Amino acid sequence: MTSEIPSVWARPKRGREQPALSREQIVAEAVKLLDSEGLDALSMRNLGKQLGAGATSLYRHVASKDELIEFVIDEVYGEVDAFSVDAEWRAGLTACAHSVRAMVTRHPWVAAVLGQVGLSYLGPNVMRLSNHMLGLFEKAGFSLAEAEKALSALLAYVIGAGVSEAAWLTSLTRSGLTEEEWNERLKPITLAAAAPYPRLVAAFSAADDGADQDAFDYGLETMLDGLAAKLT
Amino acid sequence: MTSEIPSVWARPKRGREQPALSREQIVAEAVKLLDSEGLDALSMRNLGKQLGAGATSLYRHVASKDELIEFVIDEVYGEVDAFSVDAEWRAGLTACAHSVRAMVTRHPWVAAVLGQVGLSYLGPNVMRLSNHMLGLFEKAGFSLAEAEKALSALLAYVIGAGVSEAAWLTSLTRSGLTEEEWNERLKPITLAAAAPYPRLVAAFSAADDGADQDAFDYGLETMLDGLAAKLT
DNA sequence: CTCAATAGCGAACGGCGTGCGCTAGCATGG
DNA sequence: CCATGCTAGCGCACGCCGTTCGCTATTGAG
Repeated sequence: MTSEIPSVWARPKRGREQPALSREQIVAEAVKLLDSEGLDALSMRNLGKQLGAGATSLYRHVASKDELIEFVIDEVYGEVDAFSVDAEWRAGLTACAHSVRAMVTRHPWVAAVLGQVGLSYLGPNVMRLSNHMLGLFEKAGFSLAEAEKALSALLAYVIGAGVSEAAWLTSLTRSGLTEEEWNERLKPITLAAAAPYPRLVAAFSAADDGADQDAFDYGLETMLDGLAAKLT
Repeated sequence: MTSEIPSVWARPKRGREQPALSREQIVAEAVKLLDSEGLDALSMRNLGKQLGAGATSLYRHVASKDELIEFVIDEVYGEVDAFSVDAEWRAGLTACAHSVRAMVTRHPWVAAVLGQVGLSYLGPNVMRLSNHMLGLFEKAGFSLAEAEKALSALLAYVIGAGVSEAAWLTSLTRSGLTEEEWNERLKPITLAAAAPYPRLVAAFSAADDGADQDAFDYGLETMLDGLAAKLT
């Protein structure tokens, strides 16, 4: 017999009041942790602490950390919302690309993790997105087979751009500096590294900072131009 | 006085015969280890063992594991050789893209690591490659500023394609299965995941395996088409 | 009321990156 | 010739990590 205050509210909460821990909760908290403290901070112990639970309790809901990461990836893909129904194909795909890029910018760790996990494309949210984009390509006039290749090409560009940008963002965050300070400090290093190549020195000297959005759009439009040209 | 056999050959070899460990050696061995056993197997202890040295000895030549990885990345970029001098711009860039892709295929761990390390573009080998490609864009008629954007776009595509392909390759290797077995086993899973979307089911059913090279070239040509169109 | 099932937990294992202080051998200056 | 200082390499230890295992407490079902 427990000699405790006989109130429902004083009764120890755990047990199976309701399961107290669920996969959804764990995944959501993992995303929060990743966003606020970065990839290194995601450990089972840390995540458990954040949830007020022991580290090993998580294994009742998730087979391994790798699996957790697969869930986490699909979770953030779920944030991609570019499904306005009757957009013209090019506008629709542009919206998707922008939405994915925005997601990666919000969650820079995604880029680091995409290279580590295989088969990330099996998650339901990724499936939904693929289906939508594939439909847009078909609407444009591509055969299903070619639409697949076109989709791969477009996603490869978006992901590649995301990786580059996210690597930069992560470095910046880890340094704790402002963007200006960072650029200030990086410039001499970059120029020194580029020194043997006059063309690179010129390019880096002229670089205007913060043109990321422009650069992304430049490549995106280029890829879409190339795809549009195939429709003759 | 050491009471040992008085021969040079019996004398203990270490000390400063020659430094016995060098950054070049360490980096080269790290690449070998990564290639043969994958990213997880790269630990300082493991690498030390491979070199017949203690783990902590490596820190005389490399500041940290992160720094080692930066060196390793530049090392494999050094394998990219697509510098035939007087190629027409498009042929030259195609060669570069293929060479980078081949490198990533040889070293699939690169894709996983590119997202983790910031500023990988500062290494001398990367600089050399950037300079060469930038020159090709200028030769095509792009201004330096636009050549930079074009280069970013092209590299984003190549890297993105590399990440996707490498994630797949890594999964395959880790599973220890042959490509056929793997596809055999994956197909039902993929189809189940795609079930809600008839279009995806159709696409995955028709998928012909091993069309990776084709898919890469499709996207590459598309991007180059888009770039060529900008030259009026 | 009993009982199998299940959520959560604490301890423990083997491995990780790396800081610290030690040793052994070298080059140098007296 | 020796003394000295420098440096490459190493063993140890610390605090993490992912994960396994066996335990407890609680549950809903019969």
